[in-house]
Amino acid sequence: MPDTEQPTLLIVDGHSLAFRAFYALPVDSFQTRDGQHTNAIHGFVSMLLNLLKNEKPTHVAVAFDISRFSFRTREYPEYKGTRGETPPEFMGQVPLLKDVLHAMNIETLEKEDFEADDILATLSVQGAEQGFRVLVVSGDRDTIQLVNDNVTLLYPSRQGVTDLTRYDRDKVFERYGIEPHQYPEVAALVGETSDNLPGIPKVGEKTAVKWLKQFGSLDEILRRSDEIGGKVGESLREFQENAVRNRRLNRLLTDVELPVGPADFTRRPINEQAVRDIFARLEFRTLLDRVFKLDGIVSEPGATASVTVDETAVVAPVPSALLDEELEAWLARHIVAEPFGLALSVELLDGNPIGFGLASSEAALFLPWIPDSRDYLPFENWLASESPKLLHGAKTQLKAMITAGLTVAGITFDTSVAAWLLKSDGTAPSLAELVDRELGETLPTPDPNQLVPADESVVGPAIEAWFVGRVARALNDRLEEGSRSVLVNIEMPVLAVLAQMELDGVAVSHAQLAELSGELSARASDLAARAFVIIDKEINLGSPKQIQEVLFEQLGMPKTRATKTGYSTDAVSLADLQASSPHPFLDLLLSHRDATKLNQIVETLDKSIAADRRIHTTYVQTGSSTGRISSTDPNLQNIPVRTEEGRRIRKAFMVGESYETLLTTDYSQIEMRIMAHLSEDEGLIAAFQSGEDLHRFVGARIFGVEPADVTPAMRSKVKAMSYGLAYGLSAFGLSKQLRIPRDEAKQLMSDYFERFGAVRDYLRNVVVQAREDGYTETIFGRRRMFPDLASANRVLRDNAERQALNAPIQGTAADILKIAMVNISADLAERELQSRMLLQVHDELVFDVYPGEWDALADVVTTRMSTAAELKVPLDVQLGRGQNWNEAAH
DNA sequence: GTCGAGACGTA
DNA sequence: CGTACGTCTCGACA
Repeated sequence: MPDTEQPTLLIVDGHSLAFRAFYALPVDSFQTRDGQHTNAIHGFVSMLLNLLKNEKPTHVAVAFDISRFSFRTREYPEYKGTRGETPPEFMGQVPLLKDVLHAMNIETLEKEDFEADDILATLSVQGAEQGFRVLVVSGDRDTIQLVNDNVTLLYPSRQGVTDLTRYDRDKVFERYGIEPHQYPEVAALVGETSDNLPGIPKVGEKTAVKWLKQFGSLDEILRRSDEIGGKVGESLREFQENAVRNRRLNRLLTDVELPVGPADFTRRPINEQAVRDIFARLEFRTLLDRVFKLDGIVSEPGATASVTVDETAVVAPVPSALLDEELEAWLARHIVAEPFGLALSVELLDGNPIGFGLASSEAALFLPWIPDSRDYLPFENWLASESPKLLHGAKTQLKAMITAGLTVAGITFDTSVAAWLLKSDGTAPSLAELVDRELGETLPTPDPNQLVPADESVVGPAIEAWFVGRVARALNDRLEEGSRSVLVNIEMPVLAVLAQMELDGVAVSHAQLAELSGELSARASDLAARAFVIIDKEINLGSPKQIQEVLFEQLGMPKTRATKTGYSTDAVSLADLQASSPHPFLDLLLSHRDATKLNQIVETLDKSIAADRRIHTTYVQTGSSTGRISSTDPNLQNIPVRTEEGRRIRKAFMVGESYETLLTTDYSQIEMRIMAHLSEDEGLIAAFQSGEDLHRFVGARIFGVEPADVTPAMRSKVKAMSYGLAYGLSAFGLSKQLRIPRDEAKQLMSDYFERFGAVRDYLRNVVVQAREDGYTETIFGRRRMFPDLASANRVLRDNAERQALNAPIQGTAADILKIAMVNISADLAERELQSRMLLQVHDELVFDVYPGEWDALADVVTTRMSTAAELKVPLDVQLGRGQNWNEAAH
């Protein structure tokens, strides 16, 4: 331990750290009711509190820039000239941050014509002279030059501001291979784009360091530049003025005249009322607790009794490692003490468990995992029991445990899924984000630069589990009844089903894909060659920019729809062009796109076939804002089906070895059925109850003819209209899609609503209700928030309205299929069938059917899917059977 | 290397 | 000026 008698001076570059915090934290998540953004302030204060707690400085100050102009910009006007406009959301956060610091009685400094870094440089020199241990916190690399035996730089990592890397002399040397004071010379040679200081072209960090070691200093390098050969040598001689200028500008001033010095920055107790006021204004609740708690620590013992907080509640327990009877006793004791559940965190290495962390509210355990060891039987029994378990990102860990041969049950809470349900904007927050947001603390993370493995008591699965448990309890308190029911009855059960589906995978024929790929790439190059002949040059057909050049300049074709960067060359635009000004190049281009796109899909799939000859996708349970599941690596939910060519890809998805056949099943028109249910429209309900083809039935009503007399043209118009409804389609959009006049589209819509008025009423009401509540709900209680419904921005608001209108429909459909999956899976287990669920594509499921189980599986699937929800219309389920996915489609 | 745009596959 | 996704390529930027 360092000499505790030595005073510690902490000096922070306020502007650069606030800016880092701004980019590290999502703007939208930190906003007060009156619209003030606070993410930079929150991140900065959180970082500062960590520093105060961990470093226990005796003296603290924060320096700010006054403006972006300084003596450096006078000397070199282009300095920092590449920096864009300050984001509007950042505006106003710095003054508020200063208010926070003043309320906390922390000194702030700024000086006209100087940058904050110069103030830091000056203070660090004064501090070191006066016997302080100095900690400089800055996001500007130039401050590396300040490091010496008494001065340490804390530099934020790429990700955020909570994770600071310590740069002392050794660390600088390890990272750059030079002494800290030499860093500006390296920077001068390399240049600094973010400051708009170009360096010597062709010279990077490696070269600069090499030269510096060889010649000793920048001056020497420049003086003896003729000794350096090759292109770099030439470059150096040509651009040496850059290096000279850069060195002049990146030297930090250590003699700025300041009215105060290190001794004036003594830590003082916070101004309690001022802190309460400003934090209330910023709506920081958890940070307020942290400030008070910290102040209790910093102040004299007993001196601030009024603000003491129960310290024991947030001090991480020291993990212990137990075996056999001791482990059993620990589990028994804590299972009883924690009816909500024990938190579990599985440490993985290449997808295999290597250790487990286990935690209650106040104790944590670490179990290093050795396969086939019998030391942890009580733990294994607990895993296999229904005793509730809390995890973050359970599916990955569950898969690893199953793969390792463990039986796992009772996963009742996943903090990632729960947090997603609460915000539901299509992204699941990381554990670190949740710890910050829900607890106002910082999840300890191992320093990736550290050579010695981190201490188990500080980081690792045990501590992680302890945080998971606390986050789980915090999130659980925030779940209202509907969301909790979705979590408990839908999401947690389906999580386990998805894990097994991923592990099982689907059989895919490499031979078929390889053959298809060969054909497609041959066709693509043939098409490309022919296209090049026509336009008399070779271009990259995959480059929209080069296509535009050919179409609109070389061939002088009429301009298409405008895009941000020019004119559209998408399939619709090209088809329009072909109609108005036919040209053989257009067809070739479209066919070439077709072939390359298909080939690209084929190759990606082929590459993802695993050693077991199956493709194992990953279902992202938290991947959408409506409740749907998404699929990645590879995405198996967008395998082509519409074209004959595309269906050849589906033919490569085959029944698994030792299985009899594939079974596919899907809901027909589930979204329209949900709309009928929700709107209670009598006409639509009658349509579904009649058993008649939906679009034919609806078309008959709208056009006033018998169902048998509905022409294909009428039917397709009605179909587009019906589907468009659930998406918030406008008359304009309808006319564009159907290529009919606006008036006709308008007429079609009003005829439609004339007959199915309750649908319009329902859709209107969804939006009205959502505006009132701020959210929409599925029939199972899944919520989606819509802050933009109140936006003053027309585009944002209109988008939000269409999303709000669609969310209950798409979301309910997602709920229904998930429920069906859970019930089917339970039935398969109960009836001890060996058939298995493989794929989910939003309204479709695909199974491997075990020999002899077709009838049983068909029964389970049909029953469970058609009864997954009780609607006012029947849920129609279709089945298909075949040796491959295409054949099994119906 | 990373990122946005454009394009396109699915329900 | 129709919802929900994921992936690829290009080309600009670092």
